[in-house]
Amino acid sequence: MTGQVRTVDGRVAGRRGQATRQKLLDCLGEMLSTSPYRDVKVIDVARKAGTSPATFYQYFPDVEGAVLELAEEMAKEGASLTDLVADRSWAGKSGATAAEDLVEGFLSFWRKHDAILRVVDLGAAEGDKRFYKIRMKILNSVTNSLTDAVKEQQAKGRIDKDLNPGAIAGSLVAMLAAVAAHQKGFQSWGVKQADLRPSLTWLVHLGITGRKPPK
Amino acid sequence: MTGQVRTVDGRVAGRRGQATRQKLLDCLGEMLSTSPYRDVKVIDVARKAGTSPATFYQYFPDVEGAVLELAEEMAKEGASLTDLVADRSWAGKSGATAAEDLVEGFLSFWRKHDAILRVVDLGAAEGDKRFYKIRMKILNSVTNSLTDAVKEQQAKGRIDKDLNPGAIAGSLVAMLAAVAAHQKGFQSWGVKQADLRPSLTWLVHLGITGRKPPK
DNA sequence: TACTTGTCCTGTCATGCCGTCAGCTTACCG
DNA sequence: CGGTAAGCTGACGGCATGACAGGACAAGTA
Repeated sequence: MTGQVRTVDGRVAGRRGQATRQKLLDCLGEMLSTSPYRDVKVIDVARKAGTSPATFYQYFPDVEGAVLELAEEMAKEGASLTDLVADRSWAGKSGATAAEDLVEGFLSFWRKHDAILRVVDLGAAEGDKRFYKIRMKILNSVTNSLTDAVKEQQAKGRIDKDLNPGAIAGSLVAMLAAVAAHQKGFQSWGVKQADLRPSLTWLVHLGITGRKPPK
Repeated sequence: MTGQVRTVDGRVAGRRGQATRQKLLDCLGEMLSTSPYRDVKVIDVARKAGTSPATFYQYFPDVEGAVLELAEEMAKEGASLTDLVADRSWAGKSGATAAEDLVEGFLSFWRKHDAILRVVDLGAAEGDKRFYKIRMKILNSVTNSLTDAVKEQQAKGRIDKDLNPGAIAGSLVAMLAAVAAHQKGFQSWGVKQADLRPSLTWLVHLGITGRKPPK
């Protein structure tokens, strides 16, 4: 699918080339988590990687292009989020642990990749389809699984059939993403990390099953 | 409180000055909604306002500073969001309309100010306290009211007392904000605007009261 | 070892934006 | 009408951008 890694001018990158390319990506990732997105400059990334700006432009059209690459890498790892929800039972006690695992997995994934996810979120909100696609790629599997779960509950009559399962699942996932993005913010609000998880778990369980989780 | 509007070098701005200042802000707001945040340049804003970059720097330290100003304006208007939740009953039918009004008000506010709110969200997520403060200012009143509502329901035994009311309220507000920010995105997911509102309403009501809204 | 080939990196340059200053114009006031 | 402060801009050094040509390097070949 991806085939070979290519430079901007069309040459195939060899071993050495891929190494510097990766180094540039790593440094970019580091920069993103230490300075505001708007202030990340090509020259800084290049300096940090011990190379020159010209080299950067050999592998990426611009900063945005490189971020997309980073995001793509992350999206691959994000596929593992599927495991958090696929083939899970939402009945009784196992439903409670399903909600717990989902919340925990989500929060830690976001914590790990917060810098890039911020930028992806911004790009998506600004209407950039490429960023939106990546955001989808990460959230889709989770959302789809949750959508199925909601449908099941609707079949059992626990959730109003007029409600759109995709809308509910999507909203819950958006909530998880948003809370994860502002984890630090909640702290300055006087809400501790430890308080956040059970509340989210409760809300997710409630939203999917229409019922409070068993104690 | 604000006293007079001042230029960067300390002079008080007169009528004419305030006019150009405002014009710059308006043009900035327009730019933000048409181009990516990263690409908004001082020179473009100035050109659009029919003035020179130097003039821009007379009133604002940089683009970020001007955005903060815009956000501050918006935050004032956002205070009206309080009315959506203050002194509302969450019992029975009136609870259902309370949830409805909250969702509707939130979505339309976000739709109106989406460009600036995107940037505020980014700044807050990046850890900038000034942006975080503004985000708080907008969301705080709503969150606090919701927190009180949750506490009431806890007193009635409908919600587990171990759960932190602030965490629940904050998560719900974060959900509203996130969904609002990605309203367009949901469409390309196959979820229509019309489906979104009832689902959000349902989730909010469920989260606040622990019960499904009456039909 | 010398030569060849293709990959990889950088020095350099034109361009354009940033952020600042001195200095000019405009408005207000006694 | 002259003084004073507000308001604006041209111009400038500095830096990031993005393009190119050419040098450095590794690997294969004779």
